[in-house]
Amino acid sequence: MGIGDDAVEVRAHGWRTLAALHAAIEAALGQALEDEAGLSVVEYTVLDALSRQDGWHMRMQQLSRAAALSPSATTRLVNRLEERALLQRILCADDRRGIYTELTTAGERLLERARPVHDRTLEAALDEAEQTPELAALARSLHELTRPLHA
Amino acid sequence: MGIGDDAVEVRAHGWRTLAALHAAIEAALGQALEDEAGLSVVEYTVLDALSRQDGWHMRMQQLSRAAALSPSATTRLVNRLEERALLQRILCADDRRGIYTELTTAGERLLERARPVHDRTLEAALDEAEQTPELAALARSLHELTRPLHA
DNA sequence: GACAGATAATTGCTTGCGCACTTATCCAGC
DNA sequence: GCTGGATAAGTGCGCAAGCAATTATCTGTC
Repeated sequence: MGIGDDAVEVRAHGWRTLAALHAAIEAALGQALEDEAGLSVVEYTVLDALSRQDGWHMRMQQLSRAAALSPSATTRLVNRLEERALLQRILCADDRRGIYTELTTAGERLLERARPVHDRTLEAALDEAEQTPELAALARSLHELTRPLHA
Repeated sequence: MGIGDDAVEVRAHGWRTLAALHAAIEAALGQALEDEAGLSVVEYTVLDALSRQDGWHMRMQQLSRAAALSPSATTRLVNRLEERALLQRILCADDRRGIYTELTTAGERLLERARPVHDRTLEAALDEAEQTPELAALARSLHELTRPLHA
């Protein structure tokens, strides 16, 4: 096995580890958020992304990217959240193709209730990962990512 | 904002980055594998996991864990792969509840064809991530995970 | 100012997933 | 050696996802 093959194997292993850690965190978050706030992970992600816009609107497409979802899935996700009165669609005057979404106060309240659940569960999931041999290194490396600029 | 809130924000940011990188890689792999080998990412993952067992069998449950899938989803995934003659179920004599699976030669051949696609696509996806500001740090940190023992 | 091509969002359709329940088998204690 | 509880896998069902096609709107070119 040459040095090139080695690099291939390292990447493949890194990817498997990444996928495993992702699955573990997502499962933990999904359970907790569903139980305690009636939200799936993507639903929480969307509400959180909206709140992060700090009162400013977000187009469907930005939501798609934030949630890593197809446009059609985003439409239906927004439908569900709108039916639950957690967000509103706002037709945008300057580009009538575009649709903005923003949190309702009910959405903000639910998010306030869900956020501590999310944060606590994420911490627990990462702690657990740090004690799992295959995941520990990657889990720890998350601490060292450069901070987001707005924080 | 106190120091505790800071840690919370760092974790949340790390998780969003992990999720974004995961989504990017999965999308790239899914496209390429589907186009060039007719396999989804989980299907490839299962075949690859089986081949990594080096001729040894794998129980359904191990497959579940390797693919981060529920038992029922694993059953159906194995059904699909068995219908395509890529793997075989083998009833296990010493525990008749358990079912082992192993690659057929057709499965091995398809995997041989798919693996370079996978490896090449993964490399490209990671390269691209390393040039995306939000993802670069995490993508690079994958190189530094401790190597798997059997490699 | 009309037309061609691009872009934003939605809808129809198919597929794969998880949950809850069922079936088959193992094993521990009596 | 039988019975109760645990464990492995499979099934019925509803839901959410992606792809391809559709509709509405914008933009540049003549």
